[in-house]
Amino acid sequence: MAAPKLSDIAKRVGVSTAAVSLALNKGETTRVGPKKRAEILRAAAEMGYYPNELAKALAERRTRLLGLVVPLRDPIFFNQFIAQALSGIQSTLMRRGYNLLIFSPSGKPGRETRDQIMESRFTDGLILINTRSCTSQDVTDTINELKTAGIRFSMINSYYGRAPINYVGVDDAKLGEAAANYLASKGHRKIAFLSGSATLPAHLELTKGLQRGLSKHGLKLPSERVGCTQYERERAFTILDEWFDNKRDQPTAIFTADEQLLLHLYDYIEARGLSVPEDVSVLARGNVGLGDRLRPRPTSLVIPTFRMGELAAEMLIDEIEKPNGKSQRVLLPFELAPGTTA
Amino acid sequence: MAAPKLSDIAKRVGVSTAAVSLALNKGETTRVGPKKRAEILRAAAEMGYYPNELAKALAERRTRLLGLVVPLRDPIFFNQFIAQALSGIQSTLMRRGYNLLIFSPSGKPGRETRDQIMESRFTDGLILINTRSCTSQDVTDTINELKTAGIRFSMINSYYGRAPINYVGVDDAKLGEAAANYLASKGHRKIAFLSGSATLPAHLELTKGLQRGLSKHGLKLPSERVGCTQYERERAFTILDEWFDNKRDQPTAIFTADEQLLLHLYDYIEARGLSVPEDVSVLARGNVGLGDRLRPRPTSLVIPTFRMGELAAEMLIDEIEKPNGKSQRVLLPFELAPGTTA
DNA sequence: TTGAAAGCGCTAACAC
DNA sequence: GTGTTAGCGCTTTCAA
Repeated sequence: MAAPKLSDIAKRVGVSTAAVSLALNKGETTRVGPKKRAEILRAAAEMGYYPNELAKALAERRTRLLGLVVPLRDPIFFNQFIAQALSGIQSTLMRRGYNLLIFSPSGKPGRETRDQIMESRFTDGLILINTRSCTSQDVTDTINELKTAGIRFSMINSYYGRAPINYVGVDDAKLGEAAANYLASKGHRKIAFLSGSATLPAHLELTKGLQRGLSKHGLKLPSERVGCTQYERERAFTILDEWFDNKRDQPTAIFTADEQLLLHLYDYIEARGLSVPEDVSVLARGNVGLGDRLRPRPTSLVIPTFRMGELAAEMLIDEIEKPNGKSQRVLLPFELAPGTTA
Repeated sequence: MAAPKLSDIAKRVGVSTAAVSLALNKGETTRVGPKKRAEILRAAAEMGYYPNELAKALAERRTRLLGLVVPLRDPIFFNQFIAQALSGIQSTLMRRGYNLLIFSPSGKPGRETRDQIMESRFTDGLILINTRSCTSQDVTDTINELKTAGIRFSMINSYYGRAPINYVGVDDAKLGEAAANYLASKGHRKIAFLSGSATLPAHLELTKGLQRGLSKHGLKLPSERVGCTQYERERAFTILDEWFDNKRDQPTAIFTADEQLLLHLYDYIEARGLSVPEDVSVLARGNVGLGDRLRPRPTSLVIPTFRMGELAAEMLIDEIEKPNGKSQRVLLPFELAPGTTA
């Protein structure tokens, strides 16, 4: 018994498929007489009719599906940042009646975004979350590709350019400055910056901000005190060893650029038996959901990741539903979350 | 400039749409002559042609989309168990060329599954992950609904019935027995069980197993030593207070039924200033990715959640692609992961 | 080898 | 008001 379709109902009741479609979908329209409608509804229920969303979507030229693009090799679901953003996205999608399509990475390195663009004929638009593996070049390339393909999208994080796109992020230069300010006002003179990679957009912004902030306190950020771990634990340990073996120039405070780096730092602190903040102060960027479970509780400049997802989805759906609107670039405020480490 | 379609290419090259479809999709078939094919391919590339997956899907009656159903009110992306399973699912989907559709919860309580079944006309099949909020009744109801709707699916976790469905889980009775065995052999006589809710399928299985295991050591699991927190922190604290205020009958070991309960227990232990395992031993079920970040590191009976997701997806896709196959019920082995708490 | 044509199941424009 | 019809963009027989 194949699934009943619109025309089956039509045949049974003795009306046109159009009438059935109308009766079923356009609630209180006048297009169908009340008793004909009742008959149709009853038949549909009896036959256990469910619409074929696919056919519907093809005819309406819209799927109410948004695609998620995460240019990242790692499994995306373990990343707290992404988890937060996804929750925010979901909250909007739920409210507006959309669903989320998660593309499986193609496996062919570099081609992911392109492939996902192709698949996107299945979706009404794309949400892009930039992660620590996106260079500034990657990001602008992607933007161009999407623009020329005429695909609607909305981007989260790590784009500091000026192209007119839907974007939600934070002002990382400002965040860096705030970090410098905070630590310097606490009396720290030797402040180190633990980062991922010097080529990351966020790294550049944060560094800029740190320098600006420090210079207001008559301080500097010498390159020996900027450590790029490439997100490798080993490398992080090497860098930290260098900092802490050098008794004379040992930093008294460390600012970490993201969650992963903070975890490595915690591991190091535990391994070396340091006390925080006695031996060294720690200030972290990000790490939203993590703060609760870490001991000691990190002092952080928290990024509103959930809200970012929520907003990005909102902006995208707005653009889809009323194509006249302008694209927006939104920078959300960050917040100091007190912990015991700085 | 609307997106070019098959017929645009056909018109331009001067062939039928069928020829274009063949040339583009059926690689080395003999249906199209080599130079005609070359021409078609070139034209397609020049015009920047991407197929409309929607139309394709409608014609082929398959989307290569799998839907995810999580009957849970909470944001699903924060649940480590689900995150693990999702990663496993993704790994299979990637290998087999499918994508994942995440339904947004409808908001109407109780209707979620039904709604998602309707939406499922968009997908080739459904993956269901049962969580701690699923009663045994919920699960069987869902199974029946899906069966009568003729929807293919594959279920993860918490179904201990015998219906012939694709299912991946662990033998929780056996796990409970193993827990009892482990703790009893370490000399514990007063073993308590911290669980979520007495109505959960897993609770029943675990209890059964614990009792079986304990009785082999001449021990019992009195009802005072089974605590159901309803996953509320307050309630957990009340129960634990009762256990620890009663000096005479204080448990020397606690077995926790899942990750969330373990976290509450850790909070309690910290708040009350207990030492583990000196004051009390802790053995946890599950908590795969969490173990690394918790201090002290929990001793756990680890469930292969990633593998569960991987397998569930595999089984579902197999059934979709060769409908003759039988459905399978797979119970995966759990493993003792040593920590410092028991 | 190739082209024409009939769907896939639904919506929406257009007659009646 | 109600029914008819022409698509949506692609795949796949079936003739030629």
